[in-house]
Amino acid sequence: MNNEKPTHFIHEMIEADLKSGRYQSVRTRFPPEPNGYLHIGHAKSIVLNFGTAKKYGGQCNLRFDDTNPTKEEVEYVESIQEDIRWLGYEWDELRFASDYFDQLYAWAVQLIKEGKAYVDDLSQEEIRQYRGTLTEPGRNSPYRDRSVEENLDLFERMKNGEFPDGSKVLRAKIDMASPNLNLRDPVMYRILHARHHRTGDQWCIYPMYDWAHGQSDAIEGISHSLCTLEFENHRPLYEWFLDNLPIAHKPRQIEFARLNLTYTVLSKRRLIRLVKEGHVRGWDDPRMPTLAGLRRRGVPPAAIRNFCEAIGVAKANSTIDLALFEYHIRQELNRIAERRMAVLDPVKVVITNYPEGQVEWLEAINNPEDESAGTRKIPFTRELYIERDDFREVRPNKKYHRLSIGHEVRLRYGYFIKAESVVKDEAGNILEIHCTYDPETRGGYAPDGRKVRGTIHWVSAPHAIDAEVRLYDRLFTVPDPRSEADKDFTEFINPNSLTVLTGCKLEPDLAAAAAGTHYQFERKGYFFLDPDSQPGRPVFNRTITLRDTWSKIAKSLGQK
RNA sequence: UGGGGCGUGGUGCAAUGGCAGCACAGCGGACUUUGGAUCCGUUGAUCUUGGUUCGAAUCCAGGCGCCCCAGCCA
Repeated sequence: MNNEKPTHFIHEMIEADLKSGRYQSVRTRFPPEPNGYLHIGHAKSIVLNFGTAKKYGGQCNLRFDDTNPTKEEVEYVESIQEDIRWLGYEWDELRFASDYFDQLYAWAVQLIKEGKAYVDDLSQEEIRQYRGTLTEPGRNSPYRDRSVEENLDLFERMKNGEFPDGSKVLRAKIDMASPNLNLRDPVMYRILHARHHRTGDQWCIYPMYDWAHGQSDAIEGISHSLCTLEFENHRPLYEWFLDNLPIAHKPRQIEFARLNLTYTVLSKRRLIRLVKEGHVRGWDDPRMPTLAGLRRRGVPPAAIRNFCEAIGVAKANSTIDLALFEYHIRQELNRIAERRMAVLDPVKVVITNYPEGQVEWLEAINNPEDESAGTRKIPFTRELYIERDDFREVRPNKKYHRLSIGHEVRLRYGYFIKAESVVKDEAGNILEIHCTYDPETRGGYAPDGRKVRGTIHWVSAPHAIDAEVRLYDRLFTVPDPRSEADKDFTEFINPNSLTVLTGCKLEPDLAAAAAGTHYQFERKGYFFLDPDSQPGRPVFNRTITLRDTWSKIAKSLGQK
């Protein structure tokens, strides 16, 4: 069970409820509406709900809040399940609010019989006018005092499909003067002649969120119904329904602040626009904060879980620095990623004193953080590729430790080489760098103990595999794309959020790169095979760069 | 101008009347066959005014600021 002390106010409340006997056990639920893909913000709720159940030895259900057939689709109920499992959680029971439509209807009839609900013929516009404003009380609908018999008859005929959409609603009879607008006779049912993805054409009236959620919680025996802050105003209504129904079990709703992330948008409305307007390639575009996007990008689920645990749970609205998420991604990837060498922007190196046609297979470590990952052999030959950026004809400053003419550098797991000359085309572009190597330094060790500060990666030219590599940067150029009221958030989309590199050179071992395996291309970052890959034509997504302290040093030096 | 909620370093979270702490970010250093990882050090905060108290981030009163609510969305 649980020995650690509570980490936040929700767990404190749960422990108090357990101690007082209000509840004997903990049961939570994750209640998505199947009208979009899950994103990192949902992950916070998933980790909270499933994590809380686990911590207290309880259960957690997955319940789809499918009360609005005009917006919901099976595509989403499937993707949501896939994403939750990928994140690392399994629900105790799979439920749907639509499972409870019969019970909800019966309870509504009961409220009508008790004079606590009525059928209203007011139009949507009239209902709004009658509701009053934030500072003025509302007025009773002229239909508020219909007889029980008439209400029963009308409600049944609503159910039977005798009335068109929008012509009538069932409302709870509470208090049109309440300072809490949710209590001003909230709508319980609306008429919607729409086909539901589960119940088909069985219903043409559908329950509203407020009427469905609390009762669904009660039916499932949920002890703690955790939701976001905007539902705090709904809690009195949540409790009113429970108190006015013959329900023994009363769940407790607790609200917490939703996740916000810098340089990211997380509202469904905005996410759907990014997809529908073609700013990204789909819900699983690696730049999207959706779980599907993060998965495709190569973010490990453990990184997301750790991040969600690290940010805490509180009631203050807050925006987490993207850097914290990136920290957890790197921390997990550093632990699990297989190291390989890949040259993204290749330039050829010819080692003039290395025998033509010779191939040496040198040993390289797969993961210095995990000895069990073992080693592999990589081929070394006379012609190699290195990063164009790892060479300067003239050493720019004394902190520059990479290759330059007259200076020595270590080829990772290879030899020390020294640049002697360059071959250029007429435009002055470097075609080849001619180097000499020291045969005594095989494996990268200097028997004479001389120091070489720089170590660069490389691949053997005749063995290299060509690949496409996609580099991603943050999708937005400003920390809060919603911040300026007169500008649409799409105006802040980073035009350089995607860079496609072709002709990248990979070490031959990567021919067998497996989908789902996380790689670190040494010195370049973490990479993950994209499903766009073709046999012999791999496509890699850069999940994230390595931490780059050099760029800071270079910046302070005023160099590129 | 009604009701509900929230204000602690740059960011996020702790401290539950008793030395304001942790993480990320920043800065400095050590080490390094990844300018990675690791290790060490360091800058920096209680919205405000008053009150209670030996003692207040915490309790009380007022003020200020921010968020949510007027869907037949969730």
